Amino acid sequence: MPATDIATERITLADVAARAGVSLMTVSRVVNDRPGVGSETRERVREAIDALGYRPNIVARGLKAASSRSIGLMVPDVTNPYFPELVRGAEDVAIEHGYTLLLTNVIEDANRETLALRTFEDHMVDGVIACSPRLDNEDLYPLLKRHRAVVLVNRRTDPKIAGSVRIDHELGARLLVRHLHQLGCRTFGFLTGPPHSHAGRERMLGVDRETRELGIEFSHARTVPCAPTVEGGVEAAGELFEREPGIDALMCFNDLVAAGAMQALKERGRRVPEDVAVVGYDDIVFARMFTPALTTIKAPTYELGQQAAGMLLDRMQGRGHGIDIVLQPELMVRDSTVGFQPTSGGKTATGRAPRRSATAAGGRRRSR
Amino acid sequence: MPATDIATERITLADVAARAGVSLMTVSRVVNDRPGVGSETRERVREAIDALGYRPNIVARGLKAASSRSIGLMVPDVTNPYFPELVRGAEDVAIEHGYTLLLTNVIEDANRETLALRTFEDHMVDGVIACSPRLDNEDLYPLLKRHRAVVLVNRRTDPKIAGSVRIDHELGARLLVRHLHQLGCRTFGFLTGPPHSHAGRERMLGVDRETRELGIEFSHARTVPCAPTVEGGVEAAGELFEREPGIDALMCFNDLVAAGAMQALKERGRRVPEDVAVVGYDDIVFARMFTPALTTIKAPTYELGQQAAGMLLDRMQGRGHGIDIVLQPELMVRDSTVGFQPTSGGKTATGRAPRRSATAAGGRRRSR
DNA sequence: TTGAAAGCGCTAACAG
DNA sequence: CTGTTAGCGCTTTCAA
Repeated sequence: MPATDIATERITLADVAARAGVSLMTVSRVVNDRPGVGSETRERVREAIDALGYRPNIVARGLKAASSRSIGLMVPDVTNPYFPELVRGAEDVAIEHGYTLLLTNVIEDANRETLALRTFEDHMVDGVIACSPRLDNEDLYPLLKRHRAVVLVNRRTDPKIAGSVRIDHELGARLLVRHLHQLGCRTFGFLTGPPHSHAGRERMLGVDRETRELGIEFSHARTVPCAPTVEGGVEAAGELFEREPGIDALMCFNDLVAAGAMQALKERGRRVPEDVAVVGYDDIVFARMFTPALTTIKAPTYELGQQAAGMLLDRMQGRGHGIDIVLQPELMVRDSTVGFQPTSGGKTATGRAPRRSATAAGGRRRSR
Repeated sequence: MPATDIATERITLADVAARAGVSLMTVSRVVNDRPGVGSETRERVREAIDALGYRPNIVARGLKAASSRSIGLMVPDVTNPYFPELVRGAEDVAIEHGYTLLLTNVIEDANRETLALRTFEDHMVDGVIACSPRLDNEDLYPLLKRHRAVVLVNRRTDPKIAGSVRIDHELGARLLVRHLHQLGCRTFGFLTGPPHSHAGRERMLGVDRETRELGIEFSHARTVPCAPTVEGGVEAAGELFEREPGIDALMCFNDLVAAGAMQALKERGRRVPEDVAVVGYDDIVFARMFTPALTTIKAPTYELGQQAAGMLLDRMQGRGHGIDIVLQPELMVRDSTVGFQPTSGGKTATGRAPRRSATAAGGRRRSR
């Protein structure tokens, strides 16, 4: 028993009803703005509510209505600046509609993902936004099916199971490859991120296709998976350059990995961008403050969060099924690539690329 | 009505009881690991639970037990890398003890803080961790008193109302002043952050006292409040240097502000650290990647989160009252200060400071 | 337009 | 050791 004064007793519907001299139901109707109450009674009840400072107990309501006015948001790692941006977007929409966000960090771990989805269930959330889940479909689907509404971020899926909101990562990867190729880079390396990342696979697809189309030889031997963190970048880049010193263009899973990679390259005496052009992905706020400033792909992350929450609210009401929102990424050219000096090898070494220009405009597209 | 298959009906205690051929209470006892059930019956119930995949409904339990097995965590802005670190610490402890985190972002806004605290109440959280709240005591206390247990981060308070876990920000500020003074800086400027920030006030205290003790003249005219963001830093630094061009040491509310300030200084042609030494606060992961790498104060943020959650769990059980945890900060010396070139003015210009060394060791202290 | 009764899923407090 | 009863605060259903 706390030494503190006990918090003021909870005011219940009954208290308000007693004070207003009406029944529970009348109060309930007023609270929920439902018809069937005379305007005079309604007024009297309103006064009682104000006087007592009544607030509905969401838990009790949830028990009956099987709803808790909350939505679960699962993100891999709030510590990566990419996700907080998304959280803000989702939260702003959720709060606006009277919902509370239950946020869970799953630290890129499948077990934590399972736990989180279960916990959401226990708390009777009305819907779930799952951000880049790492679980396999077989494990993920049964978990998702237990929820009334689900939206997946950056992962395509059966629209029966969940809606999806994503960035066109294949395009993002293509933009980067194209840019590096224009600069005269010919030997591409790629730190691909966590092996189970959907986004990572899509980017790999983009790299594969775009290099093929441009006639660049691209070998998966110059590919290393890594943790999506600065440390992951340091390690993976070290390993890759040990094995494949000839790489002159290094693509990274995200900006954190790129930061680590640039650190590792510096330690090895490789200059960025003169010897090796490095690109990241996400355009976190700090990318432009790195040394050199990082060329990367800017994804409309805040909007991604908003769209996800909006779609979830729709699905919670049984609307918006089968809609798949795809947001377009944008290339941000900065100093980690523009000073690249092509060596003899380059067939069509251009060297002069436009600085600080973006190619693909933002925007969105709806499919299906 | 969703087109999806309806999620599997919820399995309740009654289902398990029926299957095991016992009463509700027996199942409840087994679920909660309570004594008073024969080992054979217990086994039978366990099997039924597994077979049916029963999970307790926390909402229903909460209604009776007035608890929802969740704790509310209110942070000003997840977008500032400082807070996610803290969130991780708190979350890890909470999850370990079977609690879920309800996270809310209050975007440095008093209204959102009020809303968040109320929402926590509506959801019957078992306790609240409030991170650097901006609300005044008169507004904050009544809100807090409605919660069973509260821990404030970075804000001292009446232990009857809430526990407190904080960094010794006065010491942090003193370490910075001392360091800058040793380098030969003599004219200090300070971007103080949001006016209502408790942490900001403590740091100001540290600056005031340390400068006085060192015999440096420090005027509040060289002080500007600012938003705790990169943009805030750009603006405030611009304004300050317009007015006070003689400043040779710029202290900033946090690392984001410092990033903005360095940007603004660069635009004005002032070199960092040669002309102006700049320091931040928090040591976010990216501070070492800035150009130049930022000298700053490293706060044990993850641990701060852990301690806050730990203390809250204690308080929720009526223990640990009156304990106030204070964590010690540490000086991280980097390139944004070490190359400072003192001009004639400095009386005891030293110039040679140890690189990459820290003065105050980490550690913690309990008072009261 | 209003109210009374029943019950959401669970647990505390007693019986047996 | 096990079961019964009552009720958490609210809403749905049906009756007045």
